[in-house]
Amino acid sequence: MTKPTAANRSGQLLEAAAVCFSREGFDAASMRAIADEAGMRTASIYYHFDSKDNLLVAVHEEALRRIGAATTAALHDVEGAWERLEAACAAHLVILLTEGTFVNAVMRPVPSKVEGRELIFKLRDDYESIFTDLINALALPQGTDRDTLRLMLLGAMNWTFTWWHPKEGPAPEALASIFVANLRTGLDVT
Amino acid sequence: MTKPTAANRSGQLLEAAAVCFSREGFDAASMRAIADEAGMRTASIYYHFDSKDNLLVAVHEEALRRIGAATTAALHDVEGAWERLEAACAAHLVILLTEGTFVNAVMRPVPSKVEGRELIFKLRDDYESIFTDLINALALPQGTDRDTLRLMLLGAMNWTFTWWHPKEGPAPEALASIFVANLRTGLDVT
DNA sequence: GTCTATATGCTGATAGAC
DNA sequence: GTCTATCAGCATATAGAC
Repeated sequence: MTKPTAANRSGQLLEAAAVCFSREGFDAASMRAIADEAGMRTASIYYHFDSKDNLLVAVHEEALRRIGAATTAALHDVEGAWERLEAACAAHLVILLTEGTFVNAVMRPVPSKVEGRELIFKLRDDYESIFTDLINALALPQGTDRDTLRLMLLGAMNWTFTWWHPKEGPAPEALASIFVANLRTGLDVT
Repeated sequence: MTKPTAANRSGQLLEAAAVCFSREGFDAASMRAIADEAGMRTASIYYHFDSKDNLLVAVHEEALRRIGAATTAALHDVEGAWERLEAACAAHLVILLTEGTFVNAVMRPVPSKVEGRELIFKLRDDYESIFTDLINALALPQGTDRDTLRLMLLGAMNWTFTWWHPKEGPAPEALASIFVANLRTGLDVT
């Protein structure tokens, strides 16, 4: 028997916020809708979180903690610099596309007026440093712009949620494989 | 002397809406703010457009018309399938990143509740068919997934507005060159 | 075509009982 | 910790004068 605790309910609330943010976007998601989703009243939210902006920051913290842990775990025991990059991409896409709501709420433009924007960007940068390291480990042609390569790959991945559907096209792992293979091997046959 | 006409003012209004949508996002941009930006009163907007949703659709129509024209024009006289792809990418990124407001307002997740979502997606698809054609013209290794390639490249490009800054990193044209070269040549030197 | 004035409803947030 | 009740403000949109 798990008795409901304050931490418990905060977690449920966070989950509810993630659902609403990912479904409607931050601005369109109302505190009422979040409260409904969590099965409580609007006012009760403010016992757990100071403001809506605060809630968005908390969702980012949790989402980036989760995806960071998943991506790091996926690297365990994988050898070869390109294979490790692919494994990280697969983990990133799996969690973004199929364990949807949480990470999904976060991989989109940050509303321009929220308090805590800076912190949100810092959290993202910290997560993305995993990819910086993986790309630094690659042997690349002299003069390759590794920063642009990272941003290109992350961009391709983060945009997938606008077009990917579970029923058609490649699964997340296959997508990662294709993205990395395209970059690794090159496509010009002329 | 150009006398203000209805069409004139509708255009100004559209421009104002694009500015506000790209600055704050659709949901956070108020009709008041748009009216301010256009130098008129809120109620006057409704003479030109039926609703806020309608205004978003109109902004998409104009933005995709512009970027479609720019990208097509950029292909004039360019030869070589890869060179043509790069030229289109350069045009796409130039207009997205430096002629900002209009296209910028459009290259982001579509709010889930707007009337006219279907039309917006159709407008996007029509524009992206330029890239479908360019990629179909490439000689690629057998078995290459051309759809995923297109979506990968467009994703990498469309995500740039979240990180690109005019003062640091590659210019839009250089970015296009790097993106396409990475895919064309491949990066594995082992 | 643009204005003033206003309708109606929803927003994030607070006060205070339990 | 969660509730009921409520605030003040802003949202989109409309009516009708000019």
